[in-house]
Amino acid sequence: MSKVYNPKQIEKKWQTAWDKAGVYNTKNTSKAKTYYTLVEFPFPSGDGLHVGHVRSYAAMDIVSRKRRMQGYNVLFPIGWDAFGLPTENYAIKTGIHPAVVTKKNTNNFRKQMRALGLSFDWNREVNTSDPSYYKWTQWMFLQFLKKGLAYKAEVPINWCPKDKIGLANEEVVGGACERCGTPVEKKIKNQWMIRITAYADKLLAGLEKLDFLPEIKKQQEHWIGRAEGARIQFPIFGSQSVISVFTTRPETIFGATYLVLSPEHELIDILKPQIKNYTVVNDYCVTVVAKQEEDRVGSKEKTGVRVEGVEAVNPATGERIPVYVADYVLSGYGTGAIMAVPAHDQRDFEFAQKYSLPIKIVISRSSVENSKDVFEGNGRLVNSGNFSGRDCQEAKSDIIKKVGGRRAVTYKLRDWVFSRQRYWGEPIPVVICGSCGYVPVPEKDLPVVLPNVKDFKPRDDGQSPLASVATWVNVKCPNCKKPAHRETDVMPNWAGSSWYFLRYTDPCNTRIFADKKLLKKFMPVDWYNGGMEHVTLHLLYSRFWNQFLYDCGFVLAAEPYRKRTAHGVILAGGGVKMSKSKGNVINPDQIVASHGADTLRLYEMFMGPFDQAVAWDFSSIEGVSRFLGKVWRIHHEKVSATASPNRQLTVLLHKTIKSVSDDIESMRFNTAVSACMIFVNACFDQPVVPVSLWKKFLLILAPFAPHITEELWQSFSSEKKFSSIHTVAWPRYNPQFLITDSVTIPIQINGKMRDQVIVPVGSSQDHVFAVACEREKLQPYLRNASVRTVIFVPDKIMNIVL
RNA sequence: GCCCGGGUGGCGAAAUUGGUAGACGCAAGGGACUUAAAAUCCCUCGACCGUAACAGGUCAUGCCGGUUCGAUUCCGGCCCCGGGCACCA
Repeated sequence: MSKVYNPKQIEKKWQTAWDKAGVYNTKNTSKAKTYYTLVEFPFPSGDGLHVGHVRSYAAMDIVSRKRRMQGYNVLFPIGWDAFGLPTENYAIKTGIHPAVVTKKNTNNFRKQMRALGLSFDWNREVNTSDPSYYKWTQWMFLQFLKKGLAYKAEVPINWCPKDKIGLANEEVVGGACERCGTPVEKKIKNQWMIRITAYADKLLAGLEKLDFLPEIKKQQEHWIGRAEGARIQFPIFGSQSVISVFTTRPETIFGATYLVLSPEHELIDILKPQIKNYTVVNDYCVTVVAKQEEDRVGSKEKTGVRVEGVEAVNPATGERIPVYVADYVLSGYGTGAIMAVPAHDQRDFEFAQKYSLPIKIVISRSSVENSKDVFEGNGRLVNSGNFSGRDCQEAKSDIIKKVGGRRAVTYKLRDWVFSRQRYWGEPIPVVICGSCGYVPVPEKDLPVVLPNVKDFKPRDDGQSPLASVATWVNVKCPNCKKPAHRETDVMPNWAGSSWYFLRYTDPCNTRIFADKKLLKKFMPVDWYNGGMEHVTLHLLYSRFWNQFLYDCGFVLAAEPYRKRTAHGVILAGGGVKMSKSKGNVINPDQIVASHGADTLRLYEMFMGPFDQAVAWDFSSIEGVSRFLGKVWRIHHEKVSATASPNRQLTVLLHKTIKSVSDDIESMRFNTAVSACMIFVNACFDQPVVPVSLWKKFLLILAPFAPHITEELWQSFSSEKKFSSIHTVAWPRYNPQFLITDSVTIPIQINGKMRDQVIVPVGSSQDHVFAVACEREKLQPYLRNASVRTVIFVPDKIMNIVL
């Protein structure tokens, strides 16, 4: 055995040995308690694995390894979120088929992950672009269709003119395409939609019981955006039509001095004959609607025009009030129309000032504030007819009743645009028939396999390249057998990732997406870690998808994830984002080659708090590398079977076992590593280290540094049959060793630490005080002074107040 | 603008229900070993005052104030950085 730690000589060897022995394989039939640890499966990009992946994967690998050692039957799977635009764009550029690129990239990712010693069960690998997988994604789409949750609608979509693709709201960042940065345009398209809004309440309510980080819950709540208020109808004077508004402040209706319609509002066309300045209004609407998304966000100055010839009646006051169209009212939220209460809403106030509209105060301020501010708070009603004098919150219900409104709830969450006019995705399994309309592909005919094409470029008419594959497109209607054609839209890449955690439980099943027995055994996921960037999209979609399958009776748990945590991003040196264009991306392969996988893993755990952003620092890697070198040396130079037990070291070991055990559970990996370092430093100072202590230490280090600990562990074994350290029981600490018989108590004088005394554990205040009074160091303070009080916390601290 | 995080030595950071601020690691400086270097080992390492050297003292956890015997920790107000949402009625 080498005297010097050389990871290259050991890491490959043990990776192969673990594989051969199936150390990390999950057992479907085991009677042991199960534990399901999940990491977000990667999109297999050509760039390979990123050090950011390693942070999350290594952390959950540590948790998984600890659970295995604790006796659990652990499911820790991995796969590939393989559909998606980057691969398709690469295909367009190079002409290489996305499936070929995907194959190459997944091979690379797999190799990289194995080199890191991640304990995935490779028998359960899934790939969303594999027909045997997406068969079930398509099947689930048909279930949505069956339940009326998938539907087709003419919707204004966010259109990226460069990628020639419709984007979901979630894929638009600051008015630009999330992928290429091109400003998006609005385009009306016939799209498949999924009615996620039907689950808004369930998604919100379900959060309560889940062990998600508070900030994750907050973000989801915010995204769902539930708002309680009322719908109130304002009759149009001299017309049958009404304008329905949604408001969260119905109690301010006496102050509603005008109404505003969004530029897309349907009433503008309906009321056309009545509108005196229709051309002006219409022109305004057309310009605003055509304007790009980016112009509609931000605190831009509000614009609008009055709809002349149309007046609404305020149902509370009976007064006639003007109607405007304005760009500050959104068509997609509430009813697309508002009652404007300029005295008590900042936006309405700004608009009213600009267009000289009346501002009527209906809530009196409780305190004297700057009168220039719009008062958006609560208080006593004024100028509100019979309601004047009452508390606005208390009167709310009565006011809604009086004006004939009804309580209503509105969400910010929108339905999910599920169509993509692209190639590299799951074909939507629908046939369009001239006589039968949209006909689902019969389940027995699934999967609808993505045909092989040569030209991946989206067509200029905005259709998917699939539309050009005549032999694939033209089919008989499954219903009436007349000539028909296939839907050529494909699904967004959020589809396959919305249920992958279910497939892992039973990845090879051809009868159903997963057997119920296995779902029952493994689901829900016990601990899911991933990036904060997926908290509103993937995490919400997959919760919805699972809840839907639950309502259909296909899965047994409504919520897919019991616990969700998130890791901080890894930045390049200097705290800037890693990006290819800046050339500051760190490839894990290079660290594995120079320092070994164990060092890389340990470094990423040690570099800072797990949930916070941290900057890469090459020189700090040396620290953990040296630490492992010390472990190696102690093992070979100091560990001895004949060394007598050392009380001090034993106590420290048990302390270390406790802190490492606890720290893993709360993801304080950085302090776990530092606890290991403290123990190793202590061993290093000893002439000999008893083997019994050392073995226990190797066990707690094993999840962090699986290769070196395996190598050292095997040196104790004389058996021929390989028995991995990673299958040995997790050591327990003995609380007896954590109790010491004496304790150091800091003595403070007036709150400042002046001295320390060593006393037996449990010493009384009197005893500690007596000892303190003897101390020479304290004499200058205690002499010529009278003690006012003594604060004493047993075994902790004494503060003498003079 | 709103909602989350965060701000501690030269740097990454510890401090688990208010109780010794800076564990652990990096960098730096000094020394040992070496023909030399690397590697390794030992020592020093918040700032300032002080001392021949010890000792000792003062100030320090973004800023201002409060509660407390005692505050990095709790409360109020502000500044800065990161993330999310953004005219959501």
